[in-house]
This record gives sequence, C-alpha cells and structure tokens, in this order.
Amino acid sequence: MVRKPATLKDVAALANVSRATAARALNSYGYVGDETAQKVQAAAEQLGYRGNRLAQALRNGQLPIVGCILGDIQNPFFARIAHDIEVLARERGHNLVIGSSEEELAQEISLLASLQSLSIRGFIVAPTSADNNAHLQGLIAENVPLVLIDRVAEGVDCDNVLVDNEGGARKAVEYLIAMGHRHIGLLQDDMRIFTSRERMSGYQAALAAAGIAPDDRMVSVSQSTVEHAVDATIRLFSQKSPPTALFTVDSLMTQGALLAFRSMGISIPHDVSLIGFDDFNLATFTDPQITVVSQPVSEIGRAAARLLFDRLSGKNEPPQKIRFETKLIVRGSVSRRSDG
Amino acid sequence: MVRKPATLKDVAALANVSRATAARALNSYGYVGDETAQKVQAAAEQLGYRGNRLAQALRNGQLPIVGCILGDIQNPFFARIAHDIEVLARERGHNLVIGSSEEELAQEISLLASLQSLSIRGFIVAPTSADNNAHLQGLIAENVPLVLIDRVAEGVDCDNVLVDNEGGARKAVEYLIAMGHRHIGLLQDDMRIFTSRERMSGYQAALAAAGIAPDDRMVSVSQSTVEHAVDATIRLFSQKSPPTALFTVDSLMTQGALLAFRSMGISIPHDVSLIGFDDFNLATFTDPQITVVSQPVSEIGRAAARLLFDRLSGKNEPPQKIRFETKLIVRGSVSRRSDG
DNA sequence: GTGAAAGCGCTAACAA
DNA sequence: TTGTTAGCGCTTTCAC
Repeated sequence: MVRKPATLKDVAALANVSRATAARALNSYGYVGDETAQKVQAAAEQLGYRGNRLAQALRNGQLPIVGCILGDIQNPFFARIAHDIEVLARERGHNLVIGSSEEELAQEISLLASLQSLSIRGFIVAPTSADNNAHLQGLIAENVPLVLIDRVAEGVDCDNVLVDNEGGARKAVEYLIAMGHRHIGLLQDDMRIFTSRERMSGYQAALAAAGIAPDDRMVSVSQSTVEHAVDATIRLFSQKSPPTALFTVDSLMTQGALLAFRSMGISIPHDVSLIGFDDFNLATFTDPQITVVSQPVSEIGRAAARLLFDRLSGKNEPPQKIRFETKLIVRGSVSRRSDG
Repeated sequence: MVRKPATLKDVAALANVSRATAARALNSYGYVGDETAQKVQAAAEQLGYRGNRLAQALRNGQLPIVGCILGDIQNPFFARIAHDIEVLARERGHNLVIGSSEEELAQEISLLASLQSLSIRGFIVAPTSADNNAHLQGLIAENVPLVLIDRVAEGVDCDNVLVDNEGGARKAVEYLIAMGHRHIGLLQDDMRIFTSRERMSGYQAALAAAGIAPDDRMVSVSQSTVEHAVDATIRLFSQKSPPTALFTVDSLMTQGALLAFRSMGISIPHDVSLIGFDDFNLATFTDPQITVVSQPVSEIGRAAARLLFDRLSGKNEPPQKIRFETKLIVRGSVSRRSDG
C-alpha cells in the first residue's frame, strides 16, 4: 500500500475549514479562533500532515538549505568543517547539500549551477581557483549570500574565512632555518589553489629574509592526495643533493612524505627534518611525532556558518574577512643541523 | 544591482512563443519546429536561463536529491561512503543532502522528517538504532526508496549493504586465541548500534568456541569517539588482572586505545596485543603497525548508491541484501603468549 | 507544430 | 475571525 503524504487541502477538508485558515492555524500567524485552531491541529495530527517544503519554497522563493562546495569531504580538514556547518545549519532549521569539487574548476561550476537552480538560500565554497571565478561573481550579482572558506577568489567581494597561510608557512620555514637548515624542500599543491600560493609565499619570504637563494630543485608540485605526494617526495629526494628539510603544504602531503621517507629508508629527523601545514590525527602517533603548523579547524566552519546565517537574516554590512592565526606546534620531527 | 534569474516565461516572451513551446524546445520533447527551437535556444542563452528545479520538482513530485543520514561525516569510514555516494549521485544529475545523526535516534528522526518534507527522491541511512525504527517503516509505507547501510533495522524490509561483522570479529578473536591469549578485552560501542552488536557476537562466539568463559570485566563500552575510547581503555586496563589482548570495534576506538596505551606506558605488542575492526590510515604509520579487520569501504557507498538508483529508475524487485566479506590484515600488533 | 489552460502545494493580500 | 483568490515556475494534456 502506498500512502501519499497528506496535503494542506486534506487537513482543511477534514477540519472543515478553508486552506487559508488551516495554514494560519498550523503556522500560527494571523487570527485564528481557538476552537478552529484545535480542530485543525487535530486533523493535521490525524493525517500525519507535514508541510511540503518544496511548495513553500516555490512560494517564497527560497529553500531552507545551504550549499557547501568543498575540495573533498574525505580530507579530514573539510570533513570537520562540513560537520560544523551542518550542526549550525540544523540549529537554524536548514539542511546541508554538499558537493565535492575535487579541485576541478569545471566541476565546481556545474555543481554550483545545479544548486543555484534549486533556489538554495546561500553557499559556503572553498573555491578551486584563485582567479577564474565568473561563476562566483554571478552569485553575488544575483545577491545570493556566499561565504568563501579557506581560500579567496580574486574579484569576488564577499565574506570569507581564512587562516594566516603565509605567516604559518613562514614560521615553519624560519624555524627550520633557525635549526641550521639551508636546503629546505617545499612539497606543494597545485598553484591554482589559493592556500598553496600563500604558503609558498611564506616559504619564499622566509628564505629571502635569511638570504637563502631560491632553488627550483627544492620544490616539488603534487596534487593533494597521499599517493601523488609519495611520488613527488621520492622525486625530490632522489636528486644528487636533496633537501635536508621538507615543508609540506597540507596534511595529505605530509602523510605522503612520511610514507615516501619510509619506503626510501630515510629516517626522521636524523636524515631529514619535516614540518607539515595542518595538524592531523596521525601526527602524534608516529615516532617521532611530527612538528606542524596548526590551524583552528574547529573555528573555521562555525565562523563561516555564522557569517552566512547573519546574511540570511538580513544583515547588510560590508563583507567581513576573518583570518585566523596559525600556530607552530613543535614536536620531534626537526633536528638541528650544523653543516646546512 | 540584483538580477533575478530568468524564468521560462521570460524566455518565451523573448522568443515570441508560448511557454509550452519554450519548454518543449528546451527539454527537447514533443514536436517543435526547427526554427522555433533555434529561437528559443538563443533566447535562453541570452538570458542565462536555467530551469527552476524547485518548480519542476513541485510539478512532478520529486526533487532530484538523495538524502544521506550517517553517524558522523568526520568518521573516515562515513566520509568515504558519503563521497562515493555523492560521485554516483552527480553522475545521475542528483545532489546529495547530508545529515549527521550523531548516533542520536531523535536526531535521526527529525532529520529524516525534515528531508522527507523536501520530496527528496530517496534515502541512504545508517540507522542509529537496531530496533526503534517506526520512522524508517514510515518511509517504506510511503514507498520512498531507502537503502540501509552498515547496519540493519529490525522490521524494515529494504535494500541494504553490510559487511560480515560477526565473521570479521570472530576471525580477529580466533587469531588472538590462536596466539595464546585467553584474557581478551573488548572495547565496544553503544549496544543499540547494530554493528556493535554483531561484532560483539563474533567476539563471544570465538571465545565460546575455544571454551573460554565470558567475563564482564573484559568488556568496556564507550561512545565512538577517540576521547571516550581513551577513558574506556584506561578503565579496562586499570584492573588488577587486565586483558592481555584487546579487540576494538571501530577505528576511532582503536585510536583511542592506542593513545590510552601510550599514556599508561603500555607497549604494543609486548604488554598487550591489539586488533581493531576497520582499517585506517594511521594503522600503518605506527610502530608496530596495527593488525586490523578490514572492510571494503570503497565498495559500500557505491553499492548502496547503485541500489538506490536502481529503485529510482523503477526497478521493483524484492529487497536486496549485500553483505561484503571482511579480511584480517595481520601486521605487527599481536604477540604470541604462552602463559595465557 | 503550437498555444491555452490546469494544477503541483502552499502563502498572503484582500474581502467579507 | 475566516474564506476567496491569485500566483510562485514549471509541465503536460488537449484542442486547434
């Protein structure tokens, strides 16, 4: 037996009132007689009535859903953020639609288009590309609330939540330099990605400040997956004069580097020192524990959601830019070096 | 400047045809003159028309979205599944709404209700409770496609995708017994959760088969978070005669146990042997590496999504039950014991 | 081949 | 206090 969900009309009929009255009673607005209200409530109960949010949304133009487009939910960094956003959304009676761009601009664009045609109320996006973003500008032109997260997009003026990538990277590399390293490798992500750029700047700035000439052979680019990072690390450390220290731009890369070092028989921190950007569960389980630049992951999603809901409730201030500090957490993966 | 999205009416007007014709041209069905079709296409292009999926859904009763209610996306097991479902959904032109039940029945129920009122096309759920599930039965009564994942719910007859929890747990514990252990601890999750029950059965069956009497002091119950697992492990191993081996029912618990052992100065596998259910990234980074029962995580989400989309495309067979095998992956966290 | 019109379920302005 | 009605944007019979 297939039971169709009851509609407002059914409720109204059972309660012997008009649809308008039924609606008023159920949403408690406008004037409704006490007795009538009771009758309607009873009828609704009896029929197991739940409003059709689709119809409501069509009527008032907005579906109480927020869309969230991230690189990949499998990355614990994004998983945490998605979770926090969902919690806050739920508190406000919204649901969460989630999409992975998988760091493909085309996918981000089509995902966004498909969500836009859902009349979703607002978006939280970690944009794949720092410069190519007509689709985001379009959102803003249509006045759809948008919060950028983890990254910014050029020419897209809206709320965003970032961390101090450059400063964090710089702290890490300065620390390596202070420990006597001068051949410092960088394992970085695709340069289209904003965070990757910023972290590289920090790396370069630290080198420059110490008077160390940049050296392309010290830099390896990889996609942000453990597997790719393994390969990139192997490439970097198969050279005749490899780095004595490595800075990795995210936790997946750090894991890849760890794996690569193990397979190459390179020991940390004896043979090479390592600092990763973004703390991760594994970092304290290894021996030695890994020194990292940590970011306040638990703040990011919540801050973004708060910003978004402020907009949704009509706040009309100029875009806010929140930038969280990062922290160097010194553990055991860096050793002092005298020969450089 | 706020630009409102163009509607079909706008397109029709610009192309000088009726809305019906415009719709036909854009969705390419029915008869449309070539020339007319061109005109409409051009107009749509010019206005940047994208259909309103909300209105379409209201019209034909279903929104091309699938809902997914899992324990917690932060658990890598669920993150992986969610990701795979999203990929498959996207291939079929659907989006994914995600909700975390956080293993709270009440939350699962309210989440489900709120998604149901969205006229979502189907659901994939990892039910929190094995017995309390009127809400899921309601779904079936209304003929909404539902696939249960990781767990079953009593009296809910629908497609489901599971792994052989009991067999996996049994293999693990049998292995410990074969290695000479007789005091085998169990660190388990809330008993309302189906997988927890099954894994405990496997544990008990293995003990029984070896003629080892069950002992309540060997069992500790915790919530599935690293923090809770740490406490539970400490409790278990603070007894006067603690277990010589531990079996943990999921990867978060395994991590908790690892942390607890470290803080207590208990070394693996020398002082205690460990096997965890569910493989996890950290397992091969520790020293020694952790022996685990692995499940084919990458299959589960895909299988569930496939089942769901089969239903959505009208397949009307009796519910399918897929149960994947588990595999004991022997690494280094178990040692041989002669004294028992 | 194309248009007119009904209606999905709901809300809100207006009347009564 | 309640009912009537229009209409959100779309699809789809039915008539021409």
